[in-house]
Amino acid sequence: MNNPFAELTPLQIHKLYQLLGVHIYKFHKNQEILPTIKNENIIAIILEGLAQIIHVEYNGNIIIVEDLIKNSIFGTNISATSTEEYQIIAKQDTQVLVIDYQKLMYPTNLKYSYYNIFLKNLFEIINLKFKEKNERIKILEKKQIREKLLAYFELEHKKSRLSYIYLPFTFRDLADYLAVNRSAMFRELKHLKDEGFIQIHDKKITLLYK
Amino acid sequence: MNNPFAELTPLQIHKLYQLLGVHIYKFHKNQEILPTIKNENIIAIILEGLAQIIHVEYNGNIIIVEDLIKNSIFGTNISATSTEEYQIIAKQDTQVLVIDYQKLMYPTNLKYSYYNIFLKNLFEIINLKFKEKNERIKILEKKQIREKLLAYFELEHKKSRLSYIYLPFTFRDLADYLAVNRSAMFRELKHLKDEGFIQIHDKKITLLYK
DNA sequence: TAAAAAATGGTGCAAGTGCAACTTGTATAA
DNA sequence: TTATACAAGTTGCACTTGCACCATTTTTTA
Repeated sequence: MNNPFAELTPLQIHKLYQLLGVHIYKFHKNQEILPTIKNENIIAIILEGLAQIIHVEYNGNIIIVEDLIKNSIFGTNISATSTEEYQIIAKQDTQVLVIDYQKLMYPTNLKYSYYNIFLKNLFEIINLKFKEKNERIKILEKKQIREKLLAYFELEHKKSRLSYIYLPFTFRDLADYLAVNRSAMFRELKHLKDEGFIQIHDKKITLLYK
Repeated sequence: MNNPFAELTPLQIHKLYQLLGVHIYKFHKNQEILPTIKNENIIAIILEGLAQIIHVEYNGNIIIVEDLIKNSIFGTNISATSTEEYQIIAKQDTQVLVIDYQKLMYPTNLKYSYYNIFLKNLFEIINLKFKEKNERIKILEKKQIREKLLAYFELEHKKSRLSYIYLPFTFRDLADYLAVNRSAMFRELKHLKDEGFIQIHDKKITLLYK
């Protein structure tokens, strides 16, 4: 369940668009998405294409904060993109649906069943994202790299019940996710390896203590 | 807007309770809330009283993660409380409404207007909490205490548009919020003071660069 | 296919941080 | 009121980390 339009017919979606006065914008590959309305209170949905929320650090380093695929939602509240250091870049030709948050919350909307279905869908998606944010906070709260790594392992282990983890991204991405220096993270991984806690083969990390 | 029952009559609330098959639990002061259902997927609302989500660290230190007042919502997705290290403690005699998440998401609920109103209310509250989480993540992502402090100042400044910040909690709490060691944070605050960036009088921090 | 870019793996060093320990001040409770 | 607990403020020290820089391998792009 990650489709905000689940359980809605094309006709209902059309009516929903009208009710909420949505706008659809098109962007070319590598174009910045929605730079002009950064400070407005909106919720947006990727209708077609791919995009990335990136963070440009003062030294020019670029961090990928989130990948946006079809049906991904983002916006002022949902992603901390309301500042200059964050950009959303289309990775392909991309269509974005933009909803004004005030209009979305307009009380009389409740009369329309398609609106209620839509809001329930959004609710579920946001809840899921909320859980992910909480997981990350729990990791970021740890003060040391070793603790962060172990917290990450613990989390993945709890999800999969397996004693190994296939990294769904690169080690560099992992370092960004844990918000630590990449080489320092490698050093700590090596220590964990040397101390017999883990094994590493490419992107497979085996937890020997589980 | 932080009342999940806004725009609902007592009769509608009663019907809502029946529809969702809610349970109401009562807890005494200092009693742990919901220890038995920690691993179930629920959303809960404080109907009366006060409570705190606390984090018990392995060394016995206790960190207050969140204060829960009347109408606060919490739960499996909404607060990372699904593990042993987290507890919710009643600070007064407290009544808690518990909703099974599956039941909350049951599709036929959509037939009932009071349900749709309720879900819209929840949606708004969660969105607000989401924003707060994102703000915190943005701070926790910074690698150094100085950066975290400046990010925190920046955020508060953007909210209030003032060149000073009244801490809404103790310096100890601030250190927990930034997830850094308290004395190390003090050291850094002193450096910022010595370098003329800020002034500190009790809980008032003046930003001299704004 | 060749060239460029990015990921992986590693090291030395300086700077930053956590931690323990202590003092002083200020609420809170007996 | 006194005792107790907690917050504020400080310091030395050991350990951790970020950073710059390197070599090598893998992936992507032209």
